[in-house]
Amino acid sequence: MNAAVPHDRLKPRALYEEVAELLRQRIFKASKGDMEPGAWIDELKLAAEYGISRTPLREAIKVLATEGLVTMKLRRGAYVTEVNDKDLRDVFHLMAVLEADAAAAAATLATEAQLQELEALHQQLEKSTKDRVKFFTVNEAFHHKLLEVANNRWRDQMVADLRKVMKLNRAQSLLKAGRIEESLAEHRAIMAALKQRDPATAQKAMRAHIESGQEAAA
Amino acid sequence: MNAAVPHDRLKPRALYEEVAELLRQRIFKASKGDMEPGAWIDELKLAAEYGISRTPLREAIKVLATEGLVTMKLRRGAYVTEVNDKDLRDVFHLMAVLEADAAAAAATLATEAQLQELEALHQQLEKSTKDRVKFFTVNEAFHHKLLEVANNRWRDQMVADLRKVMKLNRAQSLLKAGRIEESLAEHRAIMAALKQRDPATAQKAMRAHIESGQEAAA
DNA sequence: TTCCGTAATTATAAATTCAAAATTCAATTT
DNA sequence: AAATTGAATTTTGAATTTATAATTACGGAA
Repeated sequence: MNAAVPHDRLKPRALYEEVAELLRQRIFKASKGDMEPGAWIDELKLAAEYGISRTPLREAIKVLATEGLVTMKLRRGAYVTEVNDKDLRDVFHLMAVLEADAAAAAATLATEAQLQELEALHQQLEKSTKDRVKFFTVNEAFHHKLLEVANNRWRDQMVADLRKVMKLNRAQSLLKAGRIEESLAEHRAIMAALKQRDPATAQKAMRAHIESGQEAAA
Repeated sequence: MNAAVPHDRLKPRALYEEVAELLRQRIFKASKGDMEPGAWIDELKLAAEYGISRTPLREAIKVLATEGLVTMKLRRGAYVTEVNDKDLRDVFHLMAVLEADAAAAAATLATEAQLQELEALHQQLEKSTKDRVKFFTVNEAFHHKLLEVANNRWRDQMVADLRKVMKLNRAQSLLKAGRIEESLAEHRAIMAALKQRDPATAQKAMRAHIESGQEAAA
């Protein structure tokens, strides 16, 4: 196990951030007996596995803790956060509220150039109905762009954190039968409201979009 | 340098959490040249000052970083986050959105007993117009109770984080001339909507309340 | 046999030590 | 005199070591 290879020669990020990212991914696709929700996080084992000391590992764990991905018990160590159904509904709800708010903001704030960028992404989406993976990627890009246009870094941070928690539960929607067509129709409504610079409608459309995604995931 | 007083003998919380709290308070009431926005955080100096090692201090700093109170630069250390006017507006906006959403939720979710608790707090508020400090305290209790009734721990966490950032800027409203009367009137509207179990109205009223507080702070 | 207490083991939390990187200051060269 | 390079100092980041707390297991007594 020569995982003690010094990773990258040129590392722009601090080690504890790299480790935090590794742990996130590991938590997201947790397999049986390893990092599944509720599981205890073995610091020694992980440190050995990654070939690092416990210090950056613990720093990474604390970051995940404030993100809500792991829960720390005093003198008992860290555990992967368990997300029950109510939690998931709550998180989805907040996501809907925040993204809807972002849509409303974008409707008023977007420059013509930005509107065209969004339109371009939307067109890509329209052409990606055959390729689920592509659709998923472009969809993410669209939502990301919308947040960027809405221009509120604090909201961005919150949405990012919520997304991380949602990923804990692998109930990814969008990969269901008729969901892509449905999602596309909702996106059309959002895009239309944006182009008409109608904040209230954009907000409602986005809220409906997210909530409909929630149902698909359930 | 014998400020190295051993803190408390019985400490229920981890040291890094205690330190995080100390740092927060210190950041909030930063005096000239010490922990003011943009200031660099001297790990060695602080560790010596608190009589602890750098390890728990750095862990505390990382917690504050994910809360948004400090910003970390790779190999440059940590700096107290600078909150400019736009940031403050953005944070206030999110606060309004989240608390308004909580009010809407509370309007439907509140049990009769909880409504009475809220009403009791509101009555206390009505009687505290003479005492600014008391008014402030009861006001906080009311908002806290409302969030509790709205019953979404993720939203609670977000609001708490936003509050921390807002405190970075000492533009505390509520301590202005006619603001107390105004605030009280807004609270009446919120309370009325809650009692009528009218989510939409409660939401609008709360949103107006927070935004009006923002104006007072500006 | 069961319950309580103590000791041993195991794991976390903190401190200390070590290494690497960045900044600053000075010296030399153009 | 100014600019660039290099060395020294300062500070962050990581590893290792030490201490403390909690849990479990074992033994004795009721």
